[in-house]
Amino acid sequence: MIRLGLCCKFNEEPISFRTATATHVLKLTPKARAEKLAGICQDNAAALKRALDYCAANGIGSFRVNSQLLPLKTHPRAGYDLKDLPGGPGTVSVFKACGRQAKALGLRLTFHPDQFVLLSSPTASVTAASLLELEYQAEAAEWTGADVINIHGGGAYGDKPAALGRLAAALKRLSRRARARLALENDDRTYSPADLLPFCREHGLPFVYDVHHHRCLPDGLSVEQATSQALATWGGREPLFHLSSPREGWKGSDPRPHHDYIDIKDFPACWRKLNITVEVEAKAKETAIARLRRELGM
DNA sequence: AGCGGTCAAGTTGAT
DNA sequence: ATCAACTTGACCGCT
Repeated sequence: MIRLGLCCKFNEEPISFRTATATHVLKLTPKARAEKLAGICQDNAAALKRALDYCAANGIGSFRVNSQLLPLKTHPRAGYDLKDLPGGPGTVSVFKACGRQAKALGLRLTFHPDQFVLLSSPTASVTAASLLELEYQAEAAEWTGADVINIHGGGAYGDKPAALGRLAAALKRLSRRARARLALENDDRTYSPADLLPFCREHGLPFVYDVHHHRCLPDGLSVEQATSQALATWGGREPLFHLSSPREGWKGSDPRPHHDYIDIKDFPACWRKLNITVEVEAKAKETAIARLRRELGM
């Protein structure tokens, strides 16, 4: 029973999430700024509801929520609390309704904070900003019933064990609701599955296995070995994996950029019979998932 | 409506 | 030194 996951946005279906730039909103009067942000948050809550309906109707079992759901939420100067914005409490109610709706539809929701969220950084201000961002996403995850907040290991800074030590220390600063949702994913530059699996086992964190990243940054583990070890980190929970195909093929100059679609040959044979969520990182979004479903015979 | 410049944030490695 | 890549190009002011 494989659950396919859509990441953040749509290709053809007219459902979109809005955002805002700090430069712009900081030029507005406080009132105009609050109204602008309130309107975006409200629209995004409505878009999330429509996204869930679409997924449920089209055989998509999971949806990754964009980090800009509440744009600029943790910005040092433009940041805000949704409940303080005009209509904010109503928008919170819509997010909570999304959570009930997802549960009723059997949909899984996830979050994936962006590249600036780093718990291994030697720079205290970077860690502090990252913790703040994780707490924001944890609150939104609680509203919407998302069970995963997935981040990468971050940089190595020339000393990977030391960086992982800082990550371990930062974990202790997370709230219960953020810590309970946190997961770590291998990346295509620095942290391989072999780097993160022991850390995840030691700290009781689930490991999000990205097979495309693993193929870009091999570590001696086979796909089968990494899969098996990743599964074991999820306890009784449904494991979360990532899949994509290289834009210009595996023989291209850079295999990292993602293709519009998934080449079925990139789907690991050993995943076929598993009870897992596979987030599909393909530029063609729901169109790519529709094609993949057909090719998997789903 | 369409276009070009711009956008909060970190780190890495290719050029 | 610059730049693209990273889960996602979208926003904004101008014409």
